[in-house]
Formats: sequence, C-alpha cells, structure tokens
Amino acid sequence: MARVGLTTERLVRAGAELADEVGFDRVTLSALARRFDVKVASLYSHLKSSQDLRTRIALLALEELADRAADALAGRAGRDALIAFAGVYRDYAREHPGRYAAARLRLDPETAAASAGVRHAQMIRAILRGYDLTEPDQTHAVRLLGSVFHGFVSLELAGGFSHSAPGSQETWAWILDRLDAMLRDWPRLAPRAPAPPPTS
Amino acid sequence: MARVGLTTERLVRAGAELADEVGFDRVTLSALARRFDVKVASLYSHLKSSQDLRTRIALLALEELADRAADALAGRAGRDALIAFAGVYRDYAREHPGRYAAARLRLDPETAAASAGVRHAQMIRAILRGYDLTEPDQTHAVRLLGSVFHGFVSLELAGGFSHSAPGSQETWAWILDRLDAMLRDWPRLAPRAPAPPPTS
DNA sequence: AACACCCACCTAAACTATTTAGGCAAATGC
DNA sequence: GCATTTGCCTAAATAGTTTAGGTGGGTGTT
Repeated sequence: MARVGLTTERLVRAGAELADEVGFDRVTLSALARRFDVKVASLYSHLKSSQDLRTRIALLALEELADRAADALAGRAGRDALIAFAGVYRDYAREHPGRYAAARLRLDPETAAASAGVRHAQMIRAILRGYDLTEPDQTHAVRLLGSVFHGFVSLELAGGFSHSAPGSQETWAWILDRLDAMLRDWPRLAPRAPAPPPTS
Repeated sequence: MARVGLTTERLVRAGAELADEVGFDRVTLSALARRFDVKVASLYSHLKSSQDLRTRIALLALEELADRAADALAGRAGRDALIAFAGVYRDYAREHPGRYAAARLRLDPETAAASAGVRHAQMIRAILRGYDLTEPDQTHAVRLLGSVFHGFVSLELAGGFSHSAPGSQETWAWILDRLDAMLRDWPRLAPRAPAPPPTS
C-alpha cells in the first residue's frame, strides 16, 4: 500500500494536463485515478466531487491566464497593450485548449467573483484607459473586447477558420487593428443612427 | 407492449427541448427514454449513439437558426440587415440556450460542411455586400462579426454581463452601432498602424 | 381471412463513471 | 513506542452507454 502522495494541488494540475490532452469534457475522476495508478475512491479525500475538480481546473486556468496577461501588460499602453493582451489570450487558448474550455465553465457567482477572472476583466478596463472613452461607453467597450476575444478564439479552436484563406492569424491582426482604430477614432466616427429596437 | 411511435425526428426534437430545459450537456439517452416512457435500448433503433443524438440536435439548431436568419434578412440591407440578423442570433440563443449550445458543438468537417452553418455564414457575407469592402477585408469582417455575435451571446448566457450596469441590451445596441459605423466608415478610418507581430 | 414478415420495443448483460461507507496500515507527533 | 491522523484501500449503490438477442403488434400480400 505505497502512498503516492496525492494532494489537491497535484490532482488539479494533472487534471488540467488531462484536459489539454483529451478535452475538458473528458476529464473524469476515473481517468485521473488511472493516471496516478490509484483507485478512484482515493481521490475523494482530496476532491469533493467530479464537479469540484472541474471548478478547480477552471480557477487554475483563470489564474494562469491573468498572470500571463499581467506580465504582457507591464510597461505597455494603448495599442501595444491591446495587442499584447489579446495575443496572450489567444496563445493561451491555443496552447491549453482544455484549460481554456475550463476557464469558460459557468461558475456560481461567488466563486466567479473570487476568481482571477475579475482581475482579467480589470485589465481590459485598464487597457481602455489608454483610449478616450467615458462611461458608459467604456463598459460597452470592455464587453466588446471580451466578446471579440472569446468569440474569435473559440471559433478558431472549433476549427471555424481553418481550410479557408486568409489564415486566422491575418484576421486576428486585422481585427485588433480595426478595434484599435475604432477606439481611437471613436469621437470622429459617423454620427450614430437611432438605436436598434430591443430584441426582448 | 403499446407502441409509442418513436422516430428519429421525434427523438431529436424532444432532445432539443430537453437541452433547452436542463442544458445540452445533460441530454442523455436515459433522460430521453424516460420522457417517452420507454426503455433506453429502444432508442438505439433510431439513434446510433448518444453522440449521434447530440450531433442531430446540433444540426437541427443550425437549421432553425439559419431559417430564422433568412426570414429576418428578407427585404433588408445594410445596417437594418445587420441589426436584424444579429437580433435573431441573440434571441435564438436566449430562447433556446440548449439548442444554442448544441449549435456550438464541434462537428467533424464533412458534417459541418453539409450543415446549415454554411448557409448562416453565407448570410453574414451577404450582409457585408451592403458595405464597401473588398477581399480580403470582407473575409476578415465576416470573421469579426461571427466572433462578436458568438462571443457576446455566450458571455451573456454565461451570466458575464448580469449584475452590472448598463444592461446587456444597451451594450448589444452599442456594439451593433459601432460595428455598423466601422464597416461604413472603413475607408475613412485612421491609417493602419504596422500589423502586430504573429503570436505563433 | 390467413399468412408471413418487419420492426418497434423489450429483457438481459457488460462496461464505465460517480459517490458513499467503512477498514487497514503507513506516516506523524507526543 | 504508542496513539492519532490520514492516505489509500475494498465494497457496494446509483446511473449512463451500448450490444445481443427475443417477442409480439402492425402492415401488406394474395
């Protein structure tokens, strides 16, 4: 009965690796137990449940992503900051698709509020301080950037842009360029037409 | 041994309803069998597997979405078309979150190529013909719109915009307004800065 | 009307994953 | 050197997926 030295920490890290290898939705306690050559029930000393594991992987991914983003933002502002931040986001998703999927897991509000996701969102807001926006436009812009980054990356991971020219890298650069121009030239854009009618 | 009248069609529709009620990831053959008061094994006459069911729900959702979008586009162009199309997309996701999640399922390339997803993408391209873009900008713009719509809607469904002002409806209108302005004023936007360095 | 055929639905069973209860033995602390 | 903790175990209940093979009700043919 050799002790393998399981800890919550090690299990979560191994779970994250498993997610990147086989996909987040195929992360199971059984697979994790096999990986440590241990019986499944043993994991319950360290994890409350299968859902607990998934949540912890999500929190790990959000931490890693926020850390990388913070590094990328150091000493940058405006367009440079936007591009660096977006690059980190996309690269992380491509390097760690399982972790990225985990990061998109729906967390209950308290957990989400205590996660590094908040830090990440604050960084987007910090980037926008390099542009000339006031509330509520700034909030709208935060949401736009979040939507574009997440939307692009998840469509790219789903294979939506493969097998057609131009390559997704070019579109990514184009989009960032256009977003930067839009935010910079905001006041000089054509006058707003009437708001679209509510959809609900 | 009363015959219930199972067909693939009915099972897929019921599966889609189930997805909207309990979430796409909780759609199981067991749950479906319970709904029809039938034994699980009986479903295998109509569905190849659990994965087969999920794929069929995804294809159904893509069809419905493309049909609705086509209706919305009839007789519209430019900004009106953009707003109507986007509204249909968002409304569908909100009315049918389970189906929407299904529509985002990763399909194998042949299945995807034969799905209504292609029709949907062609509609985005049709909308962009109302603006003054040439290739490859038009393709970039197709991808941008796809990313924004998907990204916004999935963040909204995940609860990302709740519990903070302004409401997500206002941001949605703002984003569409800005995208329209960006596409219209494309040639008059500030000159492009050098492309950002590749991230991979 | 009697027939046969089909197929819709069944039972049974193997396999995998989740979760809890309770036990033993190795590590830890006095 | 002993007691306590706890890491990992066995065992068992619940639940989903999938296949193999059986039975009977509905349909169509002559």
